[in-house]
Amino acid sequence: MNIGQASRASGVSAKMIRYYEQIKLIAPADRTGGNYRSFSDREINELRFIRRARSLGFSVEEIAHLLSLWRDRGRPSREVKVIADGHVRALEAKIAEMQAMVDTLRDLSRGCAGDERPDCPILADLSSGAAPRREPAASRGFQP
Amino acid sequence: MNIGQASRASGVSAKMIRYYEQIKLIAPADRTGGNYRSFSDREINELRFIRRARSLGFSVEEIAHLLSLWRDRGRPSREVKVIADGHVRALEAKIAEMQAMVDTLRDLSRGCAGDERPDCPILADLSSGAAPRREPAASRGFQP
DNA sequence: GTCAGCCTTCCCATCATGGCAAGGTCAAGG
DNA sequence: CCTTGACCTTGCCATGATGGGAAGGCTGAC
Repeated sequence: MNIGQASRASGVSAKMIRYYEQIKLIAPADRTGGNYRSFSDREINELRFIRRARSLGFSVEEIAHLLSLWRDRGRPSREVKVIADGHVRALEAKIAEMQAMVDTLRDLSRGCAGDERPDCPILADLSSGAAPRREPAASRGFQP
Repeated sequence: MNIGQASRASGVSAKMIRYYEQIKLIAPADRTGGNYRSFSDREINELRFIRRARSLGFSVEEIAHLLSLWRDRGRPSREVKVIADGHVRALEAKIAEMQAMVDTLRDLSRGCAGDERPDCPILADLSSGAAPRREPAASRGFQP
């Protein structure tokens, strides 16, 4: 299977397959005489694993760890669970942060007439210098 | 006020102030004889506005729009509301996406003994090629 | 043999942010 | 007047995962 077929079979873009190889998340694929990458079923399965893990929000770094556990027949399931639970906590923290933004914004928007007049509690809040406190690092800025 | 004082007064790092100037989110600051940037109270207020908007998750692009509305005394509040509501919808979409991940992961983790034995529904799910369907672009991958 | 459709590598961009380095400026104190 | 330390300047690099595109090589079908 060349990279295009592997991409279709795994749902991972060819671009990302090359990237995963480059960052050593997967082993360098075999090459054909024409220098084309060649993928076995085993590698397709790894790509599918990666794809599924990415769709659950795991970082590439976490996936590297998960892959190594997956390959280790003697792994303790504890280690897998630790990674998953840690990720769940991280997700929940982000969710809470975003939910707080939503709550604030809905509040402000509720008070905004949304017509031709210029008065607007949203702009009022932004210009009020609200919450100029030193916030815990995790709540500064935003990664969409 | 030089950039350090402006940073402390606004809560925006000096680095980011320079960046915002570079990408033209704010006008180039005046310079002193020694080529130091010099900020007026008006500019400090803009920086505070930006900081607050960032803390609510608005992108720099959205903030550029919000700033222009803020400066426009004749703005229709409708335009502000459109931006805020659009952002709320985007946040809610991300939240829903992440919540789905959390739900799946909690489910899988619940079934994982988390002990020395290798059996693990989390790995089983990942290797199952679960959900290899062509998903709507928004749900592929993840931006933490 | 030709041509379309693959593949290869390499470079660039995203978005907001931090870090580091080399060098210029300024103010206080000796 | 000179030193010193704290500040400022610009510039480059890195992040994380992904897409886009260019220039050129390979393959398979006609």
